[in-house]
Amino acid sequence: MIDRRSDRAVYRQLADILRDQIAAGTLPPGAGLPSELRLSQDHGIARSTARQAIAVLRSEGLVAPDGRKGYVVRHPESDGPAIRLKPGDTVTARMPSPAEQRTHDLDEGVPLLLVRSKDGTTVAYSGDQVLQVGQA
Amino acid sequence: MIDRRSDRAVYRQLADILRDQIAAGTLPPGAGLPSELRLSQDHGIARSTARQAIAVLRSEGLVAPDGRKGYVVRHPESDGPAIRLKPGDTVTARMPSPAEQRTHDLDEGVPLLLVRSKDGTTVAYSGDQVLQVGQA
DNA sequence: AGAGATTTGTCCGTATGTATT
DNA sequence: GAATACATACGGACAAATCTC
Repeated sequence: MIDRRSDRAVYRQLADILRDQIAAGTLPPGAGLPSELRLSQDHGIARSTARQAIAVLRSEGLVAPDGRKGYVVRHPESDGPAIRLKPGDTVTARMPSPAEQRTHDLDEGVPLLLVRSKDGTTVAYSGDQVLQVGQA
Repeated sequence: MIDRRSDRAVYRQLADILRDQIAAGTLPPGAGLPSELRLSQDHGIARSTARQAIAVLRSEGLVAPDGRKGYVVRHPESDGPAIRLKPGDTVTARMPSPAEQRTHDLDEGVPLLLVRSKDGTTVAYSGDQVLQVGQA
């Protein structure tokens, strides 16, 4: 329930509620979120506030627009086969620029994995990818 | 300049402008951003729209609240010494939950690097950390 | 100490556009 | 056409923290 007297912002409280439902499996991957209007009515808040809550979950990579209508819970699945890392490779992560988001076809809230080889070249992968250190 | 007739949303246009200034060094790391009010006046837009633009840059990890007042351009520096990866380790990245954000003391827009060892244990690092595959 | 200005954080209501159903 | 749903933009309002004088 939303507590108006709480110190925690209303939109954060709603984000917490939905995040918990996703973690608990009440909202499993692929499931649709209630619409912004529905959420605002159910919780007695403004639609713009419900929207703020969804924005939080989007930035966390937990939900994504359905393309057709509404939002769906993202699959945390790893993407495709593992990428092999070579000795001396270094790995970091950061959020993509809009251009990188396009070229790598990333959902919002999905970071970029940057692999730099010994020769100085850097290759970027979706954060959903799995990088694996070559078995000894 | 903001182009009202453009297809690109106004807040995205402003985010583009600021992002370019950061990339060009006009807004170097550590520099303060103009206030929301200032941005809204300078570009003839609502404060809430200017705020949306800043939210974009925050989610990209380019700027962070100053703690005191206003926003500053983040230092893209890598954090501390490199972490060694062992053979068989796998690496993925995702955005942290609010709890993880707290425990790892992450700025907004900074992803989490997840390293899973062969024995199944997973350790999380800031996306600013550098992971390195042990030299052969 | 105190007053005032600045700045961000939050919330609301409204309106319009576009796409889908 | 109508209803639904998200995307964008504006405006106003108040609180809380901080800075300045």
